[in-house]
Amino acid sequence: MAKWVYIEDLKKFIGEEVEIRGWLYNKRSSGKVKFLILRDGSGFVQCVMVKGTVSDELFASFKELTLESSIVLVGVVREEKRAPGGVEIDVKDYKIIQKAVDYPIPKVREENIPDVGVLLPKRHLWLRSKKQWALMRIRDTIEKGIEDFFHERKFVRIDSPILTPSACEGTTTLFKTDYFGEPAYLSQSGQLYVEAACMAHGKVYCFGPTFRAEKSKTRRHLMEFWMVEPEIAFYELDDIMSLSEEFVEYLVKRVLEEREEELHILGRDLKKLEKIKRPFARITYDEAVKILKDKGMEFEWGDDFGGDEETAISEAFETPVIVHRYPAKIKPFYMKRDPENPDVVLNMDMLAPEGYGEIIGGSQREDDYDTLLKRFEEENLPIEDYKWYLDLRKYGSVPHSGFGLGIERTIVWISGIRHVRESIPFPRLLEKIYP
RNA sequence: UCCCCGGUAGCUCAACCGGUAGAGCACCUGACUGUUAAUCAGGGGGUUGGGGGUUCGAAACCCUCCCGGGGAGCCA
Repeated sequence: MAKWVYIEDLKKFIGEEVEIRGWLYNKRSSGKVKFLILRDGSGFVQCVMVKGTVSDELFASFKELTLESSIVLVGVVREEKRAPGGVEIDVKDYKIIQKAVDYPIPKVREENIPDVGVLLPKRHLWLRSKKQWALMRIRDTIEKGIEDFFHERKFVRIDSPILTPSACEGTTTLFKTDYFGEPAYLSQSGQLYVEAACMAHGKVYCFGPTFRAEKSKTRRHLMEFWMVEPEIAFYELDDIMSLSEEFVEYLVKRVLEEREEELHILGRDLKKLEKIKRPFARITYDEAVKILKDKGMEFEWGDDFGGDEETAISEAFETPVIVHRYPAKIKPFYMKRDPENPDVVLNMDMLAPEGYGEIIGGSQREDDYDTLLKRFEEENLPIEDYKWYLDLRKYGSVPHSGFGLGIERTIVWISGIRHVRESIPFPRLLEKIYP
């Protein structure tokens, strides 16, 4: 009985007979030599079958093999310099578990991969293709990297609720549900809850899905996306700017270390990622506006940056760039005003290089009860809903700060892909929830 | 909510001024003892998104509806 092994471990079994359990990814033939490319989830391997080395019956059955049929194959592992993974398998025998007929995503060349309108409804099958396989593994590494980064620094993970009684950001983009006759909303951010938790644990973070019913149909938007939000008591703006730099540098390094093959499959320029080292560029909003004006772009102080502006700013740097101290008018109520200039707040956005746009938004929070109450009144927010949040400023309030990193946009940037919908297993897009 | 682009073979796209539908890939058949997006030869495959209109003649022009994509606003 041959031992069942995974393709990623084949190098340890050179010269041995092994069993591979997987699917037929591709096949090629050259007369008396047949090639089967198998995938088993852990990788891809080419299996070779030469006429005369297997039974004529098995050799002839090659032409019956269809793409994505499930298969159990037995063969001998051989070192092969010509093979991408360094090993090949000489086929002894194989058995079809289930024959796939007319697999809906055809084997295609680069220049005519189907349109997303064709691929998205087949997302459950599209996940099997090489690039999507690579992307999900990069996502996995980033998610593990997030957990490791914070736990290595003694943070406590606090899971924020998904069903919430009120909005954190604007109210136009909430998914409304019925909660025993009362309205409840799917969470847009765990921030308010981690603010409470950091007063209990000091250093905390939450990591989970967030939901925004924005009518946005662009390659940067998902209705459901994952966000990691650290929040730290006694941290001020400079402290979270430093933490965010350390964090992003760490995630890029992890992906470079653990997913080089996957980045290669995606055709990512590794040199660009290797430049992601601290210190990152740090500029004020004022300085960012100057960059735009120097480039001849029309921009009014007080406006928020759009996609074009973000791209123009990030193009000026090879590392990510932090822009801090935005006009208070365009930022939410919980951000603390800069004591040295009340027109701006102590916030920070991090823009990824190469025009990939904003990946982090964070701030020092308003920690003074009276000031925060005044802000609630100015914004016409329902104080009843936020009584608990105001309590945090009544019972041992301290300076505290945090930020949120959207992991899909981070994956898009690190992987060098174009669209967020490929960065999540089953994307929820505007008016699209299948499969 | 608004703006722009598109819909032709299973997929990606052609089709000149409006003249009667074509290629690559996929698929099927055959050839090939080292292919890496294999290659070579042959074959099948179309109510040109729906409806209406203009015209001797519409994939093309006009109206309308449907579907898809991108972007603005908003944001991660």
